[in-house]
Amino acid sequence: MLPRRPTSADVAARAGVSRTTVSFVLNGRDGAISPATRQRVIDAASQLGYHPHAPARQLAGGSSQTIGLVLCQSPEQVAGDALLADTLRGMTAAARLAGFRVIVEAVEPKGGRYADLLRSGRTDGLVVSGPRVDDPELRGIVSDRFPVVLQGSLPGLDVTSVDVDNRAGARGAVEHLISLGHRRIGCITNAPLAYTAASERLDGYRAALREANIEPSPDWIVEAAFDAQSGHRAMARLLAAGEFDAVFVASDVVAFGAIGALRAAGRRVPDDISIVGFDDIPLAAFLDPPLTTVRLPAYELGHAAGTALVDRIGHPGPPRRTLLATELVVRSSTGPPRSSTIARHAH
Amino acid sequence: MLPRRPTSADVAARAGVSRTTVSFVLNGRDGAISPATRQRVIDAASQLGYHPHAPARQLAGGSSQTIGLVLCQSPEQVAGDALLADTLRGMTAAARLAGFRVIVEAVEPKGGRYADLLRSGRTDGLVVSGPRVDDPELRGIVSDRFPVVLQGSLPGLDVTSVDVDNRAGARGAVEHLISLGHRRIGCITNAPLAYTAASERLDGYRAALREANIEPSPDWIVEAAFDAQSGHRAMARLLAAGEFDAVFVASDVVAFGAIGALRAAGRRVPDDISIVGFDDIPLAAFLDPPLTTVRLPAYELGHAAGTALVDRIGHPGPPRRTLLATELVVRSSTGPPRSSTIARHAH
DNA sequence: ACGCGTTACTGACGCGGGTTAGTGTGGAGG
DNA sequence: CCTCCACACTAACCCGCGTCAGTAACGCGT
Repeated sequence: MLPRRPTSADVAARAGVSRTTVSFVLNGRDGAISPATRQRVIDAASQLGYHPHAPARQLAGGSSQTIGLVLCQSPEQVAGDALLADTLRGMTAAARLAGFRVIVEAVEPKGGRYADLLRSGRTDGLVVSGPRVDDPELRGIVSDRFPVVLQGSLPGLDVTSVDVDNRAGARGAVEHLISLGHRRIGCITNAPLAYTAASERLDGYRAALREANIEPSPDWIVEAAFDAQSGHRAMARLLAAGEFDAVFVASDVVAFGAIGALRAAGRRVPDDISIVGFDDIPLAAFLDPPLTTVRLPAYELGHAAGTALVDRIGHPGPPRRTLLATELVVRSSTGPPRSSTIARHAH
Repeated sequence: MLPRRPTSADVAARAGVSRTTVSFVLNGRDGAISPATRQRVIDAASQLGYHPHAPARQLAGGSSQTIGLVLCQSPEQVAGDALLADTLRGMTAAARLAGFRVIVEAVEPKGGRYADLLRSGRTDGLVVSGPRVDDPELRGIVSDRFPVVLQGSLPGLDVTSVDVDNRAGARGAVEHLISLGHRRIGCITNAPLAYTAASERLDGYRAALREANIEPSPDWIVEAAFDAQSGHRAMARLLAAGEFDAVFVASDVVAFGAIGALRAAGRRVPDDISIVGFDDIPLAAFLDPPLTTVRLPAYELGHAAGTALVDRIGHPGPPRRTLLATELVVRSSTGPPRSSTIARHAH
């Protein structure tokens, strides 16, 4: 049998001091400890391979040095979320800076329980990603003043949140299409409109058209849902609804499917129709044609959420809302409309 | 100020019993508790909104009910890992079945520290994903008998591991090419060969060729590294090395880049050259052409790793090695070689 | 009336470490 | 020589909960 893990008492015995002294040395309260003693303690600890017992420390000290990431996403969403890995990386990096770890909890969008993470003291705070408006748990923990950061946004709930500026991003994408000369511009959403990100992006699309005095008919807008399959179907419906110069697809993954549908219908991108995506997933640049899209700073998003949460745990304060900027990445899936191409050739 | 969180003593007082009784009721040791008392305790707990303090429970009981997932991956790898989300989902699901949570720790491949998660008692076990052969931490925690499950495999280390059968999967993919009539079959690896998954897949490729009495020249094999960009470069090198009927690309993401290079060189897939990928990422079916690939059961992999670890925490035993089967998914990026097509036309 | 289980509960200790209120010692100042 | 204080350290309590070893009350057989 292995010797049981060493405790601070073992270190104390070995160094010939009290447990209190060990605690002082190892936690930097060295003010009153002589250098010689301090060194003895440090040596003893390292010889024994001493690691403080996190739960005991938490019990005594109160903080778990852990934050939770709650993913309120259905399986299809998670699988399709090409940026989750990056967001997670950003969040763990931010957490580590403050000495925190990250617990990940994937819950079903409805009825998933996660508040226990907080109430049981396993985590000091939570980043909640993509909750529904009617999330029952969220209101409870917010009104109990637990530190929570929303990744995404939820109208009508006054919580600290971090999100990307979906509206401005979408608007920029559509303005790009308009500036190329397109007028009949369709829109395929990234998700049902109950998801705020989806409705915000749609909003940006509408704003850009309005500004250009273009009135979109209702059948210019089709809802898709997360995966390429749904994008394929959505584009098929759009094609059935009429002719388009361009389509703004509010998700690269969905755009993959949409472009597949165009290919199947014999339309060429961008010669016959221009496509702008959203997210800039790693493969967007390698699609045929390379996809013009709106870059969503996934790592930064995770990092910002983690930082905001850790910050909030340290010094509670009023809710703050952070919006990260997106960036339009122009590749080859957008170009001038066919008519203007012809005009240019005729010229 | 909010009232502080209720403790089991508060519940005991409210129910008019001792703390011990509360503990017995709430932990199912009801054998000696009368139904009336038991109900009083349960009511009191729910009225107070009592949640046991996890760290205190762990300190008393010994188990953290938490497992760790350690990702030994560089940023590019993580970003490119389209299946990570699914694997993570599988692992958290497996953990939840046993009442465990999951802490995720992303560490740099070299020098990243994660053993502290175990030594500090924050987790009861670790799933280590993709460590290097020379990982310094791993040997330590293994020889200290901590419960560890390797996701992937590491020759020469006797640890419980869960992996996909890379060799058989690659072999099946190449056999598929051979059965179509291809002979000159190149290979682009998914990663440097220091990664066992990469060398195993290469092994499978070699085995299939050997069985068909094909001797690959060294310049049929080119190393890539995780992302599409590297696949693009690798394919360019392959094209410079000679003509090929087909190429086995040991990663779908890399294959995306490789196909891009073929397109740039004016070769058509599968008419001029067939391509088989590996992983079956969600977008593989939506590539142009839809990619024939080897399905890697990501969710199941995570689930198996989680289950194996939890199992091992419960009842330690000798290391076990689990290999999950892959499945060849034939789509449209593979077809008969040009010569045979011509032959068929001539016929 | 007494012993002897059961039944239904409780007292007290321990998990490992943070922390507060001390304790003893030596040296400087008066 | 005594006082006083900074110095270097320690005893003891606390965090919240699990759990073992009781204990009191009660019923039953003789």
